Amino acid sequence: MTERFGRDLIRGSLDLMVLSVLAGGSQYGYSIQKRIRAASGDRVSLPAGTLYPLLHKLEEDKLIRSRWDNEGGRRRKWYDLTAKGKRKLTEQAKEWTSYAECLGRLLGPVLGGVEARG
Amino acid sequence: MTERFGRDLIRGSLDLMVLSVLAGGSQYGYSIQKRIRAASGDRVSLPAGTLYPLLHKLEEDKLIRSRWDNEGGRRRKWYDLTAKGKRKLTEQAKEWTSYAECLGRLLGPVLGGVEARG
DNA sequence: GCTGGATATATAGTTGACACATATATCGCC
DNA sequence: GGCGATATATGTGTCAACTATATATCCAGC
Repeated sequence: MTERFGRDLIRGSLDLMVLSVLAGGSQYGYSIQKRIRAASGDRVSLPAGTLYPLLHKLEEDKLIRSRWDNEGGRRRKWYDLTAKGKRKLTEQAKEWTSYAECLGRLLGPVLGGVEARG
Repeated sequence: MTERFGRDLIRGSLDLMVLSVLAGGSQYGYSIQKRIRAASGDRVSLPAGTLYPLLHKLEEDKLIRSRWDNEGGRRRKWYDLTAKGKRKLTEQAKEWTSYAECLGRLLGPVLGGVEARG
């Protein structure tokens, strides 16, 4: 059980995942990785080679900002949401929810009674 | 309102959408395109250059089968789910639902009270 | 009977988000 | 002082999906 989600399934919501983790407060790359992993029950595990370039892109787009800090005795790059990032997060979260509902309707008949009484 | 969903959001669920449309019975390419468009309230509109190669791939994978037919006085290529396709559809639908729940939990705090009373 | 738009299918070529492989450096443990 | 976990970085590859283009039929308007 609990296999990994397919790559293409996840694709398109990685930004959203990272931004939503940062909505809870400052995080550094490695901790974001672990949080997403934990929050998904080990089913989403984004590799470092995916995460760090993504963080760089988000920062370039001014959705997050970074600062190097030695908090905890170790040099880490801490990230925070900017105001723009918060707006983006809300927007993307709504879009995703909307898409999920949309696809859910399409799948309704397929899943049969399973979901009907949710 | 009702803008198109981002490309990357949709990515990874196109197979699923096509298969779920075919779960309702025989369809040909163009009708699948229109159905998905309608079912999504014009928010998912897959171009012909995406749909037809996708259908070829699904057929190659034995998830669907095709036959040319002149029903309605016009030559069209009709598609049907195979038994394998039905299994795949169920499996992918469950995976998608599971992923949606997973991401939903992550987004819960972000969306705040908005969804709470949905 | 011709022109244009909707219907209907097909494919070569391009794009870009994400993964893989690899590199670097620090920390704690034995 | 070596090894595994922590921590960040980047060049290259992959492949799903898009763009552009081609072909052919049907029907409405002229």
